[in-house]
Amino acid sequence: MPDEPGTVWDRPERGARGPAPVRTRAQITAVAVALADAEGLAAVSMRRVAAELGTGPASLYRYVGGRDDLVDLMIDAVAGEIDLSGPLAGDPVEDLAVLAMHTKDAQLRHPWMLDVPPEPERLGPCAIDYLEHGLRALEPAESMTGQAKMETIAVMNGLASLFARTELQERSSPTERQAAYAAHLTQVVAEGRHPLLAGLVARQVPGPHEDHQALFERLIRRVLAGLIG
Amino acid sequence: MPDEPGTVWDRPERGARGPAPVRTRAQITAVAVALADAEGLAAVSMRRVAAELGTGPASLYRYVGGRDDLVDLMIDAVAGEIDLSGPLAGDPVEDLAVLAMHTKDAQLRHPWMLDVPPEPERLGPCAIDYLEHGLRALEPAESMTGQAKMETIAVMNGLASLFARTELQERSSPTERQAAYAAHLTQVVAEGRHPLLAGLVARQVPGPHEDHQALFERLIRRVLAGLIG
DNA sequence: CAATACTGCGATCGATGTTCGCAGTTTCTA
DNA sequence: TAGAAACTGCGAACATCGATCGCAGTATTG
Repeated sequence: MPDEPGTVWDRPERGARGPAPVRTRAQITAVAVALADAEGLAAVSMRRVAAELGTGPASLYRYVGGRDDLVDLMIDAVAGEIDLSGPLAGDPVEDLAVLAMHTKDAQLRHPWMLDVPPEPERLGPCAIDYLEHGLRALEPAESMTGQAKMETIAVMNGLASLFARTELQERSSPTERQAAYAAHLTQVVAEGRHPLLAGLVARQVPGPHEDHQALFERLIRRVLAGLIG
Repeated sequence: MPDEPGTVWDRPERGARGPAPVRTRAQITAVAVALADAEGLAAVSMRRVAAELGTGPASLYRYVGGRDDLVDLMIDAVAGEIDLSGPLAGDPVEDLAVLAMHTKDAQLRHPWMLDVPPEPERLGPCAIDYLEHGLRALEPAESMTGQAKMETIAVMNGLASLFARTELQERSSPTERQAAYAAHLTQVVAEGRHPLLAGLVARQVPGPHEDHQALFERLIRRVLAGLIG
């Protein structure tokens, strides 16, 4: 693929002249997603993906403008996993809450999503459908401006990411780095300044925490109710 | 600096035996922050920072365990810029709203902060003070659990980042990539599916947008009010 | 049957984070 | 006071990354 065109989505999947490409974008995307699921986003290097496909790194550039494009494909693949077919109840808060939970679930399924730098506007086709769906859910809220609606959806997404992150972090055993920081925190707190923090650090371990699902549901409804109407 | 110890903050600034270090961590941090302010976080490479200090890359590793540690130092330097000296009003919503605005301002001053991968728990001394301050603001809310308080602060931070991002994005001219995606969006929307999105894209340009400050204030108060008490 | 436009890919470039090892310097110990 | 020990500065080098170039081979066009 040469240079000029803008996004991956503008580039044609194959040229009209030469031999048929051996691979598909969908194929490459699937491999990349699987790799990221298994070993994290950092493992998705051109070389690694190419090796997984049994070819050299340079070949991938026939399908994709670069690593960023590949990540865009991956993101939209995950966006496509989110089910938008369910009927809307007609209550913006309720409908957006459901959408938020689906979003969070997708991110739990693909933890590397949280490592994607959140530059906005990388909207592939599925992400566009997603956005439209969110706006449809917000249609009953006639008093809101378009900007307010977009911000509401953005906040909803941000909350989904936030909770996905804490849920994942708690689920997995901490990194060496995280452990070191935890140790450092307890040590600093032991010095006596930061009494409030001390109270929390002490009570950190016990209790299996409130059920995540329920907690997230309640919180997102509260926030959305505060933003809508 | 050898390997074993945990965080940067645990490592002593200098050893007790050899010659006095030529440079300071604070010095290095300042250079790195200035560089990131001017050219973005990606410009903060070991080589670049070293060059800015007039030395070789390897020298930096006497002061810092690696690039991650350097970023940790940078983050905490910014956290230290946030003014926590103002007296608390006693109203959690009000006090956290003020804190949120200070946080957002700091991120506007250092846009690269939004490019730092948001792994949690990288709390340097200033960040710890910040957290304690937030908890102090939440002290009147006696009905909240510790976990709920932490989540409230996390949400507050997330919103600050969210709005800082949109504000910065709007302020700066779009990247080539962003422009390409914007063009692609209008093109997709022109196909007719996505009527709601079409309505928004059409009205995108006009209007200098509502004053950011006011909008953010109102929104964060709403959200916080929904979460507290 | 050319001419054309494409595909696959080995070789390679420049940049990155990081490590090694050595020479020089300061402090501690006996 | 002498020597060992611990540290600092840093040139050289390694592994890995994204990306480009150019050539050989292949399908389509006219």
